[in-house]
Amino acid sequence: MSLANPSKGLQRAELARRTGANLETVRYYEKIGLLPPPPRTASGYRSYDSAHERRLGFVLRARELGFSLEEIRALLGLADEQGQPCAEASRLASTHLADVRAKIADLRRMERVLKEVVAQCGDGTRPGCPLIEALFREKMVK
Amino acid sequence: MSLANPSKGLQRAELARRTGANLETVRYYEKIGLLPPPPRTASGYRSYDSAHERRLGFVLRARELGFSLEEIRALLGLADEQGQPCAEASRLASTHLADVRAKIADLRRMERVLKEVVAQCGDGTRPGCPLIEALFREKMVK
DNA sequence: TCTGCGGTCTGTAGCGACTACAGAGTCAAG
DNA sequence: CTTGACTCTGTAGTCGCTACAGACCGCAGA
Repeated sequence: MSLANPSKGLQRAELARRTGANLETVRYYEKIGLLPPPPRTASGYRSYDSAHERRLGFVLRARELGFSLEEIRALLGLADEQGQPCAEASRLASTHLADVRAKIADLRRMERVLKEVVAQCGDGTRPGCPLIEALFREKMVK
Repeated sequence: MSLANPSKGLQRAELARRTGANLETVRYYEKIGLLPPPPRTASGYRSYDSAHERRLGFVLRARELGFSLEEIRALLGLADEQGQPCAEASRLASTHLADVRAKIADLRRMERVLKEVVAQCGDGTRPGCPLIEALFREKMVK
């Protein structure tokens, strides 16, 4: 088992372990161009350094905020630029924030209706199942 | 254009139009067994009746509540049963409600962090971009 | 030195829930 | 009889992974 070797670069599993990424995800991100292809050992093993670790960390943290991989690609592009990328980054984040809020609103509508039907099923005083009958009958949301 | 013909059954496009489903989705739901295969005309066209319309409506309304197709399949199974499916339906809905609430909680965490970084980018008093630097630096959520 | 076990490599298929297309057939109006 | 809109089938593409299969590689123990 070759563990952390600071002078010789990290193997894929070690990079995954350090960042918390799934092993296969590392390769996937390279394939779609989110991570640069690392140098290889003589026998073809990938050899990562701390710059890769930093970049992969960036991707994973952006993902935690719900950014799509295309948005993350754009953010990485901004991070690589000189100049003042803040306006564009802020625009990206604002758009994404609006998406997140829209999703929350959708889910809240679902939550409200589900809570109602569960409550109606709970009391069990009706003949049929209120949930099933409501699904046959009504538009549920909005 | 063959429109609504109550005696002869609905074509696929008319069923889609009435229920609001996408044309291809109708065929997809049949393929995966959510809708029963309708009878065909001599030339092979699907011919739907009001029972199909009712069932497709059920599926679409359940989908609006965020149920997965497997959950919807289970709900349809319960709807087809005799007996008292309400306990099981209520269990399904409660589980799904918990999922929805968990998603809302995730999204709210994202919303909170995004709001913060957008605000920091907005004032523009820092040298680098606060969003990009935060993504390189910190665990964003939780 | 041999053997075995774990790592790594590649390409590919599968997930869920559609959506879109190509290429062929059908039907009705003008 | 032609034209255009509909339908049919099967298949591929979407997103973001995840999980194989089958082949190498590298190191420790016997």
